[in-house]
Amino acid sequence: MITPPTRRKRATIHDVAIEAGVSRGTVSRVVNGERYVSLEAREAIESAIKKVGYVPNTAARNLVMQRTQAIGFIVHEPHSLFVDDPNIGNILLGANETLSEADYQLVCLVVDSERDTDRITRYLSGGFVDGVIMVSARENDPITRVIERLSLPATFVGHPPDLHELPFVGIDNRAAAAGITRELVQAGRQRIGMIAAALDRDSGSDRLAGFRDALGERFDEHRVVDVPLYSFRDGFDGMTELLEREPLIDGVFAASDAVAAGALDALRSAGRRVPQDVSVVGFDDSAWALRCHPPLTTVHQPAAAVGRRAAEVMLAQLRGEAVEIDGALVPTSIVRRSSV
Amino acid sequence: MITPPTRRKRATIHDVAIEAGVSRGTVSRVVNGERYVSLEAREAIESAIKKVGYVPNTAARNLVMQRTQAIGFIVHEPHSLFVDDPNIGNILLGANETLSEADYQLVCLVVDSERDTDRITRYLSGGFVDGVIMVSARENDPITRVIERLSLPATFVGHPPDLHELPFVGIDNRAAAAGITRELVQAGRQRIGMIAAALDRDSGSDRLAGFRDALGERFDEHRVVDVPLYSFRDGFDGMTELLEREPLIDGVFAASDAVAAGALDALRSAGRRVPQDVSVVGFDDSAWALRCHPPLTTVHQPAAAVGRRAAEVMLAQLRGEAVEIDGALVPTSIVRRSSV
DNA sequence: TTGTAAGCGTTATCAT
DNA sequence: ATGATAACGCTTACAA
Repeated sequence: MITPPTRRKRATIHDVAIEAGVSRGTVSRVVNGERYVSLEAREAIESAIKKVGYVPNTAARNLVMQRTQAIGFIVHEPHSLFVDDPNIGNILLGANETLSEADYQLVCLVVDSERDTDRITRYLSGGFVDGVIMVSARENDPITRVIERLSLPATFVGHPPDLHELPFVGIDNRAAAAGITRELVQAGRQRIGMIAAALDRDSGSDRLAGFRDALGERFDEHRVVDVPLYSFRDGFDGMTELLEREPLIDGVFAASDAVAAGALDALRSAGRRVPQDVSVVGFDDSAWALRCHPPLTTVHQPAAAVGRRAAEVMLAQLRGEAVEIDGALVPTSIVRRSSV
Repeated sequence: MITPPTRRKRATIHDVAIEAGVSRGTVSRVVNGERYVSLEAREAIESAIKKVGYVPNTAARNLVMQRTQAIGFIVHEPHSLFVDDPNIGNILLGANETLSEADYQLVCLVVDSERDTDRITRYLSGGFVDGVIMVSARENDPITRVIERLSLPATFVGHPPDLHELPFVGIDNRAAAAGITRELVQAGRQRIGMIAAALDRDSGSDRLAGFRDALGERFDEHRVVDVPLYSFRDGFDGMTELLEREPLIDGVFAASDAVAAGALDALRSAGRRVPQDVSVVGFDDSAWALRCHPPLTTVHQPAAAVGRRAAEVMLAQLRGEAVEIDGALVPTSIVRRSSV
């Protein structure tokens, strides 16, 4: 049992000034490392600071400076995805890296309920952050509206369709999907299907579009099943359905590695061998890809690089530079393993 | 290309007051929903607020109120773990849920480099948050010191050895480890080993202690290998070494599911069958557990509940209530699947 | 019920 | 080089 934390009153610049026998202005100058302070004063102040245990109050500083040196990183995802999707973590880490170098604090805000939306709105309005990086906004997202209303500097990862004038970064899902689909074609597969997922977001619909692009004439709507989430479970279910619709299927593009992993399980249950009977490819090159049997041929998505890029675009805006709305598509690559 | 975001000057209470023809005090009362405002004034103010697009400036409010309604959630982990470990995400979600109900904003801060440590220190000192929930502090963690120095209300998840008077929540790793080890014993395994991980943190060393407890006389130091991280890779390597040391091993307790998954792979490579030749158990009941072949018998760790509990302890402190230092061990359970 | 005014802890512009 | 002093936008006694 511990007693309620005694929150000792914090020392202010005023206290330091008195202790050191100078004015508050001089203390402020020392604290902010400005020139034009006598060695004498500086030393007196520094020891005073130590003595009274002074730490600057950022709320006050923010108030007068009108900035916070903090950037919000908003994750608007259903539970399962935040936990499952390694990309988000890597984007976060990448963004943090770049922001950190520029001496900005990244604060990650997760939106998980109706309540959260309201609170985040207040948080953003309240001037806690100088800008936001928004991951996986949905179409018609209330938070997007707030950002617009506040004209808060923002960078989106991915581009929901109703993102009019706001800059975004991301990968070219469509081209990458076409590329990975061609792996199936080049392997000589004849009846190629797709487990499409998350069609309500750009990444999902773009991947489907890319699949279609690659197949051209040979595209067959009957061979694509769509599932709500990029999840293992949905992959399993999707594959099961695909198998029902087209038992002779011999190639499948799963919209993500997690989906592919589920598909692999379903295929195994149905007695199909991979890659002998059917080839499967994924998307993301996440931890799933290596863990599967056989390991997946997939699209490598440089999540950390995307995060860094998002941070750079953010910083550019903060510096008042003009930025390309979509000048930041990060290139992907294909990694070939044994599932084709 | 978009032009630099024109940050239009934000309306203040003052503007609203003028627009509505009342004093700032009255506006403030309306904004904070206090009583004793005439209907007339209230209506005038509300429409004025709408008209000028007023949103309160939280920095100013914080300054005068000396609180922020925000709680920091500090993740101090090496890269790989943050991305790999589903527990952290679930703890975060659980904490957010409880905090959200109490109208607190959870802000997640990731510490990933030396620089970050300094910046977080400033951030915490700066009064951006009213308290912190600290996940996976290390022994002798500089951030722990800062928290102590500021006497900032805090709750730790897990308890690094040098956490003297600060409250923590968590699971009873030692008892749980003993329990899961007994599954191996009860299955009649004779040569039981352990892949211990992360011995520099309490969870790691407690799990080892529990293993030892369960085995008693039969504990054999030779059969435990220790690896640095709770990772798939380390699990693979650890199992490989264990096999070298003790080829006839027939039961292994892996310190986490990720480690167990790696171990399973190594076992497969070595031509051992699970569970016929060797039983393996994990810890966490994470997504790994189900994904393994065979699925893992493991300790179910209620991560979201831990997060909620941490948040409750935090809120209690904020209310000035006395809290038990370790009054919050969340119970675990064993989930039996087919790896034993 | 409403207005007035004194802070909250900084930074920044002046003189000096 | 340093000290006053005026903001910054808000809450909150206290008066009216």
